[in-house]
Amino acid sequence: MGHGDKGGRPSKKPKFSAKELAHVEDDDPYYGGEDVDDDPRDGEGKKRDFTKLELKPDHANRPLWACADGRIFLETFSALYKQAYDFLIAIAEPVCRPESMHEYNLTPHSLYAAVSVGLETETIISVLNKLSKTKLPKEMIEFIHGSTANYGKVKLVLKTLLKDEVISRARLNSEGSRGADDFTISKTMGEIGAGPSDLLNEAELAAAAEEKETHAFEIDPSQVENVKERCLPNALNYPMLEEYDFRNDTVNPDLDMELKPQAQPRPYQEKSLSKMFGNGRARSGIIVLPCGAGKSLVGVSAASRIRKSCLCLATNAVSVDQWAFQFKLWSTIRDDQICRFTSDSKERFRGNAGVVVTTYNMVAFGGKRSEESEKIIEEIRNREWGLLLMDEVHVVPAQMFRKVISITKSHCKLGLTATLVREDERITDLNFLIGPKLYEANWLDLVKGGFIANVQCAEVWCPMTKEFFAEYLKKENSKKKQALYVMNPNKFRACEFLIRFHEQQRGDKIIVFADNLFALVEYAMKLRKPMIYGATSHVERTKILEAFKTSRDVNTIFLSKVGDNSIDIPEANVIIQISSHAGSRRQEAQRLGRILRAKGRLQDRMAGGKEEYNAFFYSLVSMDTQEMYYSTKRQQFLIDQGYSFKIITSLPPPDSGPELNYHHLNDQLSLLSKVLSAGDDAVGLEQLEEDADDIALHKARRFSGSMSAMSGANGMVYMEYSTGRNKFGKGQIKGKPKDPAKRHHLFKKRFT
DNA sequence: AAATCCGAAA
DNA sequence: CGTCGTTCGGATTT
Repeated sequence: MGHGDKGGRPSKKPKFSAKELAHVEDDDPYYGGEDVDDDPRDGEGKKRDFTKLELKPDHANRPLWACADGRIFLETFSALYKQAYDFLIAIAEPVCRPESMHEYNLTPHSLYAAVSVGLETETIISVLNKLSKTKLPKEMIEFIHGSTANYGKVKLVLKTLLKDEVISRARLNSEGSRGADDFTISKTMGEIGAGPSDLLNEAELAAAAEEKETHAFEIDPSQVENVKERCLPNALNYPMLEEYDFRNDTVNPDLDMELKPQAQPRPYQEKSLSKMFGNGRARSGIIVLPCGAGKSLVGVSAASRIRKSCLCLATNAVSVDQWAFQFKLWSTIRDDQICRFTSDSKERFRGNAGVVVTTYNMVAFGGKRSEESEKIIEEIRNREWGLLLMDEVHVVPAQMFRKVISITKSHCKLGLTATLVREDERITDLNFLIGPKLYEANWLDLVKGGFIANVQCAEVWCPMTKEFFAEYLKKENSKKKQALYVMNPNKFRACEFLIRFHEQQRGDKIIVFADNLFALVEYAMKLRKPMIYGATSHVERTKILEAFKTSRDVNTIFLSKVGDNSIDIPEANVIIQISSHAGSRRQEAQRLGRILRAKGRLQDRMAGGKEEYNAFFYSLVSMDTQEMYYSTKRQQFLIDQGYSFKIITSLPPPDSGPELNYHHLNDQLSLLSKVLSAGDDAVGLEQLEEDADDIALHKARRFSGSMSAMSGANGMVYMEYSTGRNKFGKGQIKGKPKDPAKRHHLFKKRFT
């Protein structure tokens, strides 16, 4: 690559055919050529010919393919996989990580993250080169140089920072104080002399460089955000590295707490922490771990290492309780050192250091507060927090986020999330609001390690009944259309079948998700299952969840969007989606996360050598409707994590008859008219009470047909797919970083 | 006093 | 653009 360009026949159709790759075995599955010729990234008609690539003699032992355009492919079966993965995740952005071949992308941001965890330019290049099957393309080397050259260079930062308008305006006129005591020092680099406008002279610069000391000029706190943004790779390209030298912080009182001995972080948790504390100081940044993989232990560990006051933010009150619980579970923190701050629990800690757990809302809340509330929030504003621990950073609206960050003063910020959807605009914001991504675990590796459940994902295609489809085609109103395809009787029957199968044949615990409230209520009432949605009171929720967790008679619950976050249900291991929010990949991933918590002991589950699915994720879609399109979109995130979806086209089995609801046309028609007239009649929500479960159970017991079908061949049609080209990381749906026009200038150069 | 309900807001 | 879900504080019960 690159080499191929020299002869320059730009009009020629781009080539990325590995069939042409020299020395690659014919049966190599990763380079099956047919769908690789129309790479959208080659819009400018650059020839991408790898034939002249020179493989190193021992290339078989090296796991990487490095391309001139910044893409890197990793063979996961390599003996060096583990090391290579850890390295790549530190320097590059994962694009797609299926079973045997990962794709990564070098970006200015990813390299910024690499530098900020302590990697140096030359190390990056030499390790890459060591792992690569070929000599590194010179374009890539230049790109790495170009991207990292400015990072951490104090004097350059100084001059450029102050020349930049946004930044100079943010400078305060007051004297910048210096030393580790200075709060702003953690947010800024480089020190400035007295006057507001003068730059450091050469001598001072030299001295500063010599000392390797970080100096500070003070920045108007309200402007910190702007300054940081200006410094990012896409603007001035002098990103700041935020670090907190907590051991030498003598101003803020220590918090007397440590991890309990039984709190043993797993390898990937340890790895996350080592990225954060790599050089004895605490770095700000984001750690990405799937749900159920133990994010809270990482958070509590971080707080225990810093041993300063910690402000922990969660999305809602339930989560606040959980965090408080986790702190007490994993650490030696005393009850009087930790407190919750929510609408109905306004605790205060005693002593001069402690942990406060509260919600984003509570901190960012703009309206009138109660007197008590006002006092506490004032304390939160005034205190210097050693650690700002932010849970579920991805769900927090950007606005609220900014507010929270500017309100609180923290030396170090740690964001935790399960689903960092990369090309989302808000995610880009996180880069400067919190810091670079420090670590991201690979889901499939965690599955293999037995740390999270092994999930079978399936998309169930339900044909529309004739009558419903006719109405569907007639309607213009998309709301009505949605009602029709969600209430499709065949979908209902598929859902009912799956519930029965998993309850009776496997003894599973099932969550049914429905975004659409009408559908939620209809399904739940018809099937006599408890449900939780927005209007369900807090007590009612707890009651239902408790029953679901402990009672052997309550094995299925219906949840609306409330279940996406906030509700913690570790027992569930089956999810059935009957309706969902358009194309939200995040929601899909979030819901899958509900059943990722590994069940049982590792040894038990791995017994017999053959690993088995212990969790199931079904998406029910009505055929030939918009749902088909949406579901594909929604799955993209999980596909990128390496999951594949099975398609099931014959559910319920053709021979299922009246034992499932809506067998008779009359029933279907009355359902249809109910759907059509919906909106005017308020659906009775009340009568679903205790006796409902009894009835459900009674009804269910009568039914125990032959449902061994799930094991495989029983009339069900299975097709495996992992959306073709995406397996090769050549995403059609999210082509963002690949459009040459939108690439970083250092790359763009190479294409023009 | 604690639990529960309610309307407003973002 | 509307829907749904969330949270707050305050009012009303128990």
